[in-house]
Amino acid sequence: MSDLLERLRGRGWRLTAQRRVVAEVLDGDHVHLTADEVHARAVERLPEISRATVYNTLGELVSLGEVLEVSTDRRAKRYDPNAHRPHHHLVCARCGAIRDVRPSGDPLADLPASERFGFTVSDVEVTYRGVCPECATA
Amino acid sequence: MSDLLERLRGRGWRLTAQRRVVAEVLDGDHVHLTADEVHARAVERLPEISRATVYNTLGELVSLGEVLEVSTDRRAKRYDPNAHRPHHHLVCARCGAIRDVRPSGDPLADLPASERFGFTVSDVEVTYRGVCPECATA
DNA sequence: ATCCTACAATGGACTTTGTCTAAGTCAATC
DNA sequence: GATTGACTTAGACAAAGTCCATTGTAGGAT
Repeated sequence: MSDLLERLRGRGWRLTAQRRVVAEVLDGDHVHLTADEVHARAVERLPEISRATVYNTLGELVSLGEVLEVSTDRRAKRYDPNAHRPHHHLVCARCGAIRDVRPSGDPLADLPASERFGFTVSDVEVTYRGVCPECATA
Repeated sequence: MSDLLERLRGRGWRLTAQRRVVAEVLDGDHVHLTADEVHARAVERLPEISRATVYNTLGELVSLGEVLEVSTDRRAKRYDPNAHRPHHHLVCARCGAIRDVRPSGDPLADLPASERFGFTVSDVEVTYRGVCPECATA
């Protein structure tokens, strides 16, 4: 994760304790925390960090392309630090668990020109839904 | 749309003026209104209809499988009456316009067993993002 | 090492979206 | 046309997120 911080500093990011903590909390694979969860974990390390700062920092990380926003359900947005490896998501319809997945094939190529309505299509987001092993046995 | 009302009555739906108006407002192709927009249009025809009723009715239509919920952005959910023709969505990143699209190929088949993590995968939702012709020229 | 200042953080009010409840109303059946 | 349980209503409430005026501070300048 320190390479992330280095990269951000290179882009003129001012490195504060709050931003460092938010970046650290987001480190890892298959991590998909809500803003509130990020805040809760950040508070453990830096008790005075405010919600607004967490929202601001997450927003900046998203603008910088370092973190992805994922809205799999209609509840809170989730933040996915795995922005540099293209992937999609598999969501459990019961418990909400999320896994990163990498389908074969390119969904972008599957959208013929006749179905593009003149749009310049730049991105595609695929969400698979199902039931995870834990929820299936329970 | 009257066939929809008939179908619903067949399922024991009590047909009220409010429900009829909500169903009528949702009629059409490439229709993706938010609950508030549905309410605003319903009020034009039935001034005393309440927000709660619109939410309730939309929720019921979704449970009955007659209408789809779409959350393309992190703002309000949108309601798509085109539930009986499987399709995905193309969203303008600038103005938020939504079109229904039908890609070739089956994204479900593109998720190999090794990427399913033991999930029973039942559904897939694809959102294409880009810029619509109007926003591109503007 | 200290100072400066533009940028960042804070906390609380506010907005948006949606849910819940208690009381009143009415569609469908008899 | 009376009954009844499902439906509707208005408004309070809740969750997620934004905004803003104030206070604090990182990092360059001295």
